[in-house]
Amino acid sequence: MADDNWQGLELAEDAPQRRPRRPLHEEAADRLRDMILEGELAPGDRIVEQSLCDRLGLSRTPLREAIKTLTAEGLIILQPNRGATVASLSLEDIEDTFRVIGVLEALAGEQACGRVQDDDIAEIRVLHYQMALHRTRGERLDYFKLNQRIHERIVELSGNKVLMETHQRLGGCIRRYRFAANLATERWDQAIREHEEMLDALDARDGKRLAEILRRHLDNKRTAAESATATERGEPGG
Amino acid sequence: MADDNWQGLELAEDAPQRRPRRPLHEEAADRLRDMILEGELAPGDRIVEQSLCDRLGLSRTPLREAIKTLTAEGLIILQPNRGATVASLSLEDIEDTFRVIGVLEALAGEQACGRVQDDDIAEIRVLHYQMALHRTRGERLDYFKLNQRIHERIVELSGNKVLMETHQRLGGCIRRYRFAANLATERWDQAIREHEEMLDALDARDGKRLAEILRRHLDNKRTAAESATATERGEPGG
DNA sequence: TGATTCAATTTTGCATACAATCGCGGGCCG
DNA sequence: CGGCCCGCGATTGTATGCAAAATTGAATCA
Repeated sequence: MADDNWQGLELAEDAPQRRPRRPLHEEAADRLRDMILEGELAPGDRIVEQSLCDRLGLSRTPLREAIKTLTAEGLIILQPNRGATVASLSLEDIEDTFRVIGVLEALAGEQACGRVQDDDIAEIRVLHYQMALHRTRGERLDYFKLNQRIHERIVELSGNKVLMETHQRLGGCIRRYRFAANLATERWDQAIREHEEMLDALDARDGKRLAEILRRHLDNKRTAAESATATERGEPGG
Repeated sequence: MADDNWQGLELAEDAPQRRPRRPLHEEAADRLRDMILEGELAPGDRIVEQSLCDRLGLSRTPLREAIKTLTAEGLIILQPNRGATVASLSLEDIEDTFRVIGVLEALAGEQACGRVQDDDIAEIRVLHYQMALHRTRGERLDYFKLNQRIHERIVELSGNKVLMETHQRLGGCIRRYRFAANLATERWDQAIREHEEMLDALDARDGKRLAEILRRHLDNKRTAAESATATERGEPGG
């Protein structure tokens, strides 16, 4: 019907990446994940299978499989016979998640120090100064995205695949709150200073120090996120 | 009519778990998880949907949903149009996982120190001495199970739900290798000493020290597991 | 007015049917 | 003898139908 993105040229052997055709349940899982991460589906929203099927243009079978995937990832809560809802984190959940991500990134920094090449560091440095530029221009979203990329890059540099997966999974669950942590402008300067410390430690290949900085950094981010979301949730103190 | 207890009356409070009926896809996921964890399905084994359906006595729809769940948990690898196989971890994967679990348990110990009650510690102490008893008797499986329970208990005592979930998930993936770590009998004594150190740190509510002990403990376990699985995989050097 | 019952509707759970794809083995041609 | 093509069985992917359970809402009774 509306979506004719059927990549249906019969002879097109290998497109950019060879995918004879992507299963609908994977496509649906990605789409659903995006919808949740981008806020198109808000925490607590009910997910009615049939209506979502209509929106996505598929049948219930692959959608239900996608829902199982997202449920295992923690983005959806599934109650037997009563449907699915977008997971909604309590303040405690957010706090817990930040703490776990904190030690994960600390481990990442530690492992990364034993493997980074100079050009890896140079690459991060470029990202850092781009981020700093966005800060001076007050471009919040760009700043946020580069911030995320720097953290992701450090985790990648650890070379620890399990760490990467776990980090990405938990990061997705609190994506919006990480963003909230950057709402307060005065937080930006502190964050940039901390990032510069991180670069120093990386340069020196000082794993222990980098680990400590990262964990402290995440701890500060957690605090910032909590005060930001507290006001968002209607708390008086700000 | 077998109208057992059709819930619909406010007969006081429901039992701890009220379940009019458990969905088959959940049941299947649990069953499959057990089969993998217990080795009934070995790493690398192909999972053919129809034959498993016959074994479990259900249709493909709920089984496929269960497979999606286990895939997201990392216990199954799913290749589009080519079926599912039980995940098989490389030595590097195992190493990576142990490192992540190490920092997770370290965090758990740290958080636990701020919350434990004396009777919690007493409970762990009981488990510890039961474990020590199994050691003197050479009862490997019982020793292993109590060992696991002690670690789980510490993670629970952290009160961090995200930490608990993540820990359990990763723990499942390398369950067999943790067991392998205990194959060498000389490792037992070292492990017991480390556990006693942990009890001391808990008594003193010394979070930093407990964290360090736990991480070192896991690091030793990783080393032991690696040499054990190396021989199992046919390596010459032990 | 307010609580309760019960039927109609909606929604979820599962099985089955059908389509698409893969893997393999035989036949064909060089 | 070796490589390629094709078709057939096995297996995965998706759609649909039906039954079970929950939700809704209106009618009933205290």
